[in-house]
Amino acid sequence: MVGVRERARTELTAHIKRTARQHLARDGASGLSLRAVARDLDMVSSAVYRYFPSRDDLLTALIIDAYDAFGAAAERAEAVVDRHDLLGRWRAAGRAAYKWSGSHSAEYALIFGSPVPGYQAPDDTIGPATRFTSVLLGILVDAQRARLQPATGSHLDGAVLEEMNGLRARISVDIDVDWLAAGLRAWTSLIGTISFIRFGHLHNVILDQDSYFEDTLERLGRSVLPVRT
Amino acid sequence: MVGVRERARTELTAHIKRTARQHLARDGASGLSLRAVARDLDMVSSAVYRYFPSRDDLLTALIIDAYDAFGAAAERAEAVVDRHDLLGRWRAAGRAAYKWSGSHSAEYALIFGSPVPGYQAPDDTIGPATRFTSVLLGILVDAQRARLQPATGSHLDGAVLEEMNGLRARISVDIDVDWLAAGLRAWTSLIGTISFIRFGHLHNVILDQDSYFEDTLERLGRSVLPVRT
DNA sequence: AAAAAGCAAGAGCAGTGCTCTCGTTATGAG
DNA sequence: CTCATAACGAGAGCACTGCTCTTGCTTTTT
Repeated sequence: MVGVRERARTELTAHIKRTARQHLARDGASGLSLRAVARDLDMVSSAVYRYFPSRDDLLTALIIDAYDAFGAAAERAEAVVDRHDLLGRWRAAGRAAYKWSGSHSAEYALIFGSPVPGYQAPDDTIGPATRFTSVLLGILVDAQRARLQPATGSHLDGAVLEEMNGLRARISVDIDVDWLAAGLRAWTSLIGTISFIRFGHLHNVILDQDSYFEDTLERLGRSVLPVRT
Repeated sequence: MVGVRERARTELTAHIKRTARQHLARDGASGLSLRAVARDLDMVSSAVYRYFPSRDDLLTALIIDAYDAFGAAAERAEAVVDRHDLLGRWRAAGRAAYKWSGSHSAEYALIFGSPVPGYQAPDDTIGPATRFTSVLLGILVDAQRARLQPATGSHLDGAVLEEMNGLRARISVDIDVDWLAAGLRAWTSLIGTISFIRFGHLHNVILDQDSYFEDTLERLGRSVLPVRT
């Protein structure tokens, strides 16, 4: 039997996070006030501390949720594309990431913006954090299964080759290091482009930013996934 | 004649900024306290307000200085390379950016991290902000003057082509749109890679991050600047 | 020499994160 | 069913923050 107290606890925890997300969207991470959240909920601030031991813990919970939602959005978009259309799957995942970063800009900044100094990401975050990259990894694995060759540039040399071998062993996925390196570069460029746009670094540089992203996404995809011959 | 008061003002302003930079490095942007800075300077907090009308104005001054120092570091490194060694100039600028981001991580996060919501970058920032990109632009212009062809991928299509034409007109630099687009992509990927490393997104992914950056820098350079034949 | 402007200092206000104590209420063992 | 335990909400309080205002003093300007 589920106690009435336990039930209330999970509901209130979710309620607090929901309200905190609204405050986050309006005031940003630095402006997130536990007291203000408590006021919105008609609670006293000390009561919130029963659910989150500190403001940073509340933020951590929001970060985890953000990673999760970000990855889930990409998963949903990528899942409906024909499995053999690798470039289409890349497009879908990239577009989902871009769209999500626009509709959840504060949460995007939370996970891809500047880290808070002195703040050590707890282990709970690494699970949800890999959700998006797993989608990309899936595309690469399928590309390799289709016996394609990665459209990467020159081959890997000593230090980076070792690095990629180590990474492959760590994630224990059966993928060629060339694919892995190409995917890593594409992932970095993808998030880099999205961040540049969302953080305003292309303000007054690129006017139609949606089109620019679409073009970049297409180029990145083609630079990794070879066109079927 | 320069008044004793005016002189004291510029000196104290610099002193405040210097102290604030130390606090920034230790506590980050959100932890930068005007009162704490004042305490370090044996001043009372209200006295600091004579020099910076608000905490955000202090931060803005630090942002401008950071942009300036970041660009200056790249300028210095790039200036000593043989003008005809285009790839070497790209390497020098990129390495300087990477090194600076490591030795001034808090300031790097200030300019390339998440923007503060509700904070509008004043016009004073756009001057120093273009200092780094001007270095890259100089390399591209020289590459074009040497009658090289950009090692870009497919040609630009409608929307992005227009965008690049507009951008070229806005910065009023005589450069081909193909070079411009290739440079923009390289710039985005460069900063994206540095941010990924410095913000910890490659933690447990890439162990020898210096080598990884060096490899990425080389690949980016070769993807833009054609090897001399 | 007098008026104006710049300056440091202090008090004060509203807000913050966080801790502690105090009654109250649900939970679970005997 | 009883009762100790643990979780809970409320409130007071501490040290801190950004920022404003007033008060004397000093430099600059008229």
